[in-house]
Amino acid sequence: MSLLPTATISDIARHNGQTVTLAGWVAHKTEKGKLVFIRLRDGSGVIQCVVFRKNVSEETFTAAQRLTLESSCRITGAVRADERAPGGFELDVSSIEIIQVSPEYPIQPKEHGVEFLMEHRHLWVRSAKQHALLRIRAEIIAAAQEWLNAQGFVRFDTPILTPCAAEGTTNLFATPYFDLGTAYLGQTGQLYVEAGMMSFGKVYCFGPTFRAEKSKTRRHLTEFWMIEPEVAFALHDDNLALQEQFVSAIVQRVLERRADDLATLERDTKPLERCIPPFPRITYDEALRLIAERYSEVEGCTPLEWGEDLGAPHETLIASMFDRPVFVERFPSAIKAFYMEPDPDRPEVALCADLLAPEGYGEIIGGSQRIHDAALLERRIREYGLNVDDYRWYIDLRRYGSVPHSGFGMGIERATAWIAGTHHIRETIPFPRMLYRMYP
RNA sequence: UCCCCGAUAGCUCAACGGUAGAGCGGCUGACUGUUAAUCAGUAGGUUCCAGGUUCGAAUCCUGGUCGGGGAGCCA
Repeated sequence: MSLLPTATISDIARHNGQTVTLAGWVAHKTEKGKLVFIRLRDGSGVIQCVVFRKNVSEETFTAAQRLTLESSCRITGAVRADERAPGGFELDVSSIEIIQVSPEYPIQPKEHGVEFLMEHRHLWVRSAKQHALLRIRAEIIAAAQEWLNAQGFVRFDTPILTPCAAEGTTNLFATPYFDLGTAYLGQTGQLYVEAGMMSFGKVYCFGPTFRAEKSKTRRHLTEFWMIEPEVAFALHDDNLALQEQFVSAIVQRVLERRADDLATLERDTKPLERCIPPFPRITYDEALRLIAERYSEVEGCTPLEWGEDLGAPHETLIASMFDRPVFVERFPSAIKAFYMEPDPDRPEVALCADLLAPEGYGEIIGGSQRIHDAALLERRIREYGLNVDDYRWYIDLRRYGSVPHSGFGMGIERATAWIAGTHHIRETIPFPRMLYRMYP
């Protein structure tokens, strides 16, 4: 005995004319006298099932009437092409097996407030738009990993519990760790992935990262997923070239494979279709000049002194000047992480770049060439007020066959928000962790 | 942490200091082509909490709680 369906809705066309059993949940129901329409959702798609009183047993018709929104059931019937049906096919029902009748389902097909939806996130993920969004997230993750694998990268998993701050300054989540004191939830796998790079040449890590920053915006989560490639012998320009190929490959794959989901989300795909290398590159200095000329175009945007970091309004302004993602490179070293390689021609700036997504979605990638000289690295650690002993192993990497190398980190949720065209990052992960929400 | 906004039926909201309401959803009934059906009927309230002003507070004031939008920081 099996409860498994004999067909899935996504490839129902192959079963045209056949009798199949589907298994899923009631996404919508309309009764019209001796006729019941059930939209059944099985995870792969939705199909309308039609129950005619005269064509079925009394038990089956009663079962159809008893079904409520989100009730689970198995429905057997004949697949029939029908122009009146959304999707082109519908099921002429012959029998219904109820698994469970759902009591009044909280989420209705109408407007709901943010608080209510977040409180019901465990149910909200069933809704059509959330379903499409999370499927696009899964596609982005698969595309990113498979593209890197095909390029010869090796996945190199890095620890989540770490003994010290990778980048020192930002706030970390702390937790007691037996007799060894305090452990911190990792904010990046980068330092560890550099060790992997020296073993495999091309590696990446992928996993959740944690930032205990009290950020309360549509672009921030306290727990988010990041994919971080690292390449031996790669210089700054190689790094940018890798990033634009990587991002473009992901976008093109989502366009190819998730067109239906993008349509469900009413995403305008034209800006995505333009996302082809080369991406424009401007330096931090050029960015400051552009901001000085045009800051009045964005509310809250002000001119910057050299040495100040770009804020959200500045990123929005810069991104609005280009029709595809744009690199802003060579920031002042003082406002960037300690491990970034100085520009040999201008030591006060770092060989780093942020990739800003178009349409105001902000920074999706941060990356740099890393310092490969042990003495310089140690000096920088001291300058940043960090404890050199904590970084012995990291400095050690520069003592045994050190090579110039580069890498970057892409935030999965921000990339998903941009590609899917979602206003708020909280919808791009199944269960967002935010400053004021940890439930469900 | 700072600035701004909000909290009334299960949900989305209305009620200008004077009897708390609508739509949707639920329930009951009608309907053989519905797409968030339509029509009729019906149930449903500690107006976030505490205090204050007032003859009278959902409404005004004070404090708190919870939430939303934004900033800084970052991906």
